[in-house]
Amino acid sequence: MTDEGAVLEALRDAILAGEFAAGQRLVEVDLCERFGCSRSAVRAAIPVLASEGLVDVQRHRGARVRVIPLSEAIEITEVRRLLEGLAAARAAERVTPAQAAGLEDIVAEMRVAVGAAELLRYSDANARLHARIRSIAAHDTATSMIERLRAQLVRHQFSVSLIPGRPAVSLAQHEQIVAAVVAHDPVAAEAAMRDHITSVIEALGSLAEEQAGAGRSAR
Amino acid sequence: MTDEGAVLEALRDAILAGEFAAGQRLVEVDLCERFGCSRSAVRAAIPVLASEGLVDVQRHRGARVRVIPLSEAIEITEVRRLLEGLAAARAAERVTPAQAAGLEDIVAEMRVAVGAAELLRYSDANARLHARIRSIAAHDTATSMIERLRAQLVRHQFSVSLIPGRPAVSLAQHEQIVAAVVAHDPVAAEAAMRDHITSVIEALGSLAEEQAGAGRSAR
DNA sequence: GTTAGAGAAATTGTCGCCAATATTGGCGAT
DNA sequence: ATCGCCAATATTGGCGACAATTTCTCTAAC
Repeated sequence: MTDEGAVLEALRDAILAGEFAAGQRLVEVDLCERFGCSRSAVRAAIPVLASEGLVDVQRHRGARVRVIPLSEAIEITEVRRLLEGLAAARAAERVTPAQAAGLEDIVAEMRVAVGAAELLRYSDANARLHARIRSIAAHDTATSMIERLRAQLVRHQFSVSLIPGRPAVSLAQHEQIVAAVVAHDPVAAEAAMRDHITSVIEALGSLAEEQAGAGRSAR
Repeated sequence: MTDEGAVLEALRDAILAGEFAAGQRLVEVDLCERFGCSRSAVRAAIPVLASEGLVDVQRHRGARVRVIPLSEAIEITEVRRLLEGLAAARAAERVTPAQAAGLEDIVAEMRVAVGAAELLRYSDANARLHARIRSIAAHDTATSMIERLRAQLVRHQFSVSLIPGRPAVSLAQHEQIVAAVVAHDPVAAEAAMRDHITSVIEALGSLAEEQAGAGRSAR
């Protein structure tokens, strides 16, 4: 790992995997040791992660992993609703029979995961389904923005999927999305995707209330 | 200009101002001379501009200013249509009387500019109007993405505004947008903004055809 | 005349050094 | 005992030098 690109990816993956505490300070020499590279590499990587919104840098104070407040997570998801809606519509226009079968396979796997209460597997299938839809849509601009936004809220996404009863609701929504895409109905696909992400926003909102309540009771 | 942030901004501004030819190679030492700084600064700035989509870097080959094909400009504008629609809707919900007056002032200036056929002034007022709407919407996530997208196609925007008759059409659309925002009608504001940007997309499409035709006749 | 190859030049990638700044710990005064 | 100030330390910012790679150029062979 002597080249810059590899360090960038490794550091990004580490942040996304939650290997740093929220708001933890990223000391350059520590990262050098961790990734077995010299400071140049991490110093090249950090500004990029900053421009991706993953870390926060202050002059002469170094970088910290950026902690995204729930209010911002909601904003991000509002934007994501539009972009993923666009992707769903375009996917419905362009989907081939083989791709349609692939989507239905993933939905089938989601059903199994929900039935067996395998949260991790469901969450993985969920990510794969959305990624597949993006790939079918073949809208590079929307795709790259969606991926950037998703990266910013990996932590929040996880806590949403922990809400009791959430996977069942989410499963039904995904079934609708895929049905519309497979039926080549862009309008319905966009609407279904927006409904889905709207419910994610509502879930985030309920987390916000809960959090505020906990804050009050803790005082 | 010895610090990194200043170099980043200067280089970005230079690219946005069109001071480099399309696809021109950005040699590090040249930029050092130009900005009176050492290589460290430009080497820190370039990866950031790359992640903003303004330059293209290849390992051991340096950076070039990225030239955005019309097809991608259309994709970008499709995304921008969604995001600016969101901004318009939120602006309609939040606008204060003072802000409304400010919007109408800008529209009045646009009318004058169109009447006097002052293209540059119109284009400037146009940018200010959109910026003002974003600021009223107060949606940081959408705003930063819109600004990033707009930066990527400054060149194309210019060529759209050069289409004969375009300013008059555009003016009417902006009047509708502002009317809806001032009337606190988010649905109408979003629709008006989308109509406006849809017509920009169509204008880009006609440029694409023209370009294809020119390409054929040149052969 | 064209093309393949070797060498030279130019450019980028990496590293270690020193300076500038922020943070921490200790000391003394109130 | 607490607060404010000052030195000590840790960390980042910037610079130059050297190594690795690409690109250009000139030569020679076909």
